[in-house]
Amino acid sequence: MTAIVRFAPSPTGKIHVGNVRAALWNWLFARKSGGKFILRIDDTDRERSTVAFEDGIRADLAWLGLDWDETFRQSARFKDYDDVSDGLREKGLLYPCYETAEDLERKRRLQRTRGLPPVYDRAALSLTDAQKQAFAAEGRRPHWRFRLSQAPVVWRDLIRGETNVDTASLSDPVLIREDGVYLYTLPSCIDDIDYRITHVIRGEDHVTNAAVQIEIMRAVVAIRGGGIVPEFAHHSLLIGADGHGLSKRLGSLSIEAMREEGFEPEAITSLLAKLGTSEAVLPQPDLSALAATFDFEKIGRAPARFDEAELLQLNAKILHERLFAALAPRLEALGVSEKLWEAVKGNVTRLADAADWKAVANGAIDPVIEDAAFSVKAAALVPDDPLTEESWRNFVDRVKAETGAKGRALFHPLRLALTGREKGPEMAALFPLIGAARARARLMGERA
RNA sequence: GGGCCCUUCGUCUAUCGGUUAGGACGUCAGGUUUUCAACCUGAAAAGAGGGGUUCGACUCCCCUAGGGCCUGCCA
Repeated sequence: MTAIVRFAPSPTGKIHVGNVRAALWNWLFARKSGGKFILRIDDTDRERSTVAFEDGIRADLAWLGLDWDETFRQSARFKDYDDVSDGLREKGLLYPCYETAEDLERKRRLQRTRGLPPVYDRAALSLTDAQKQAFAAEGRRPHWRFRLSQAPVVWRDLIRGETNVDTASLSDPVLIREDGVYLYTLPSCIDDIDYRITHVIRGEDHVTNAAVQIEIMRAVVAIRGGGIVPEFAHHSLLIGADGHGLSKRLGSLSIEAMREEGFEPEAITSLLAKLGTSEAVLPQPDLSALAATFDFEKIGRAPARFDEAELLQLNAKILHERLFAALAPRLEALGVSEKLWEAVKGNVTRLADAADWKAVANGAIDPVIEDAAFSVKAAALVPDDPLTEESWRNFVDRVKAETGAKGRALFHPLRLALTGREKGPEMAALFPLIGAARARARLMGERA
């Protein structure tokens, strides 16, 4: 079975970790089955959609390594949507409504205060032709609703198992706005049928939508004279480390922001691919290998916590094992040499941290002197350039002999004076990079 | 207000009526590094609460509590 899946962002904002988890799972499933991953841009709302957001989404996906086999914009398919809409009208499944947004809002409030579900009463269904003509004569334009079956829709969800949604408890969905703009529902259904989508993998915020869409898709299949209603897999949503929904702080969780903060794409994909599954989260540079392990059976049904601290730890672990060659362009941009990277990589959590160590190696830093007398003695014992790892051992032995300090009392003050920091990479590797002159100056308490 | 889903170590989860409740990440300890980090080894750590059903419940049922989502002329 080769799957055809799609990721369908709306270019009205940036994509964030939640979106990416869905995108990633679609991609992994497609790759595992040898199928197709389609990037569809849901831009039927020309007012809110921008090319800048669209470009950003493409850039984010590419950065993460999620390549698409095919891509298109819904704005290029209005003719198809019009055709299907006509078919729906002919079947009596799409009907015009003339209530204003305020009318509907008032009705809903009333129903709610009466303890009734705020479901559309289908008043427009009993409008006579004369009444419709009268509205039209007034210059009022209708919005269009799809007529639901009012029967239960049942499907076997690949994650949730048998799922049942009674459309009798749902409002007939508005498919076309008063201004003629298509809401995402109908175009999405038409595209899924026309592009032969086999599986729709998305968040559980869409489960009631799925029932509506299944009914619309059945109608689309009839109008198009062919096609299949895809299978559905609705996963639970991510929640924050605080146990609450992520929706409030989506801005800071945009992929763009994370890239700017220095997260590795591998950290994001490795975490999101396995978070909320029964498998261990491990660094996995190879997305194809990740795809091979994708399995709906391993996905849990409870909301999973996304914790940036966990992501940062994974990011650090990934960097600790990275060879210079794999990061050369980025490290060179930071002015970090291979020798320096190999010396400090075990101590970075973000790539940019390497630039801080570069300053320690050959920039100017303020030394921290705990015991001036000790430091002065040590300064006099710094060997001449060129320094090697052996130089550090010899130096330490001489300081030890001269001052009588040993263990932590010996190393801690030397590290503080030479690097200005409590902790850091192996001094033997750092010492030669700092150099004799700078080492002596720092031990004398001078900024160097 | 109504509907749907969820609740096992700090976190993600395994268990599909009988287990010393397992693993991973994190945490802590020890080792190593004549220091810290990194690294290696080990340890601690869990069935939301209350009722049932059953010889026996983490597992099945009900209630309570907590959480997520939906209930738009948003997606």
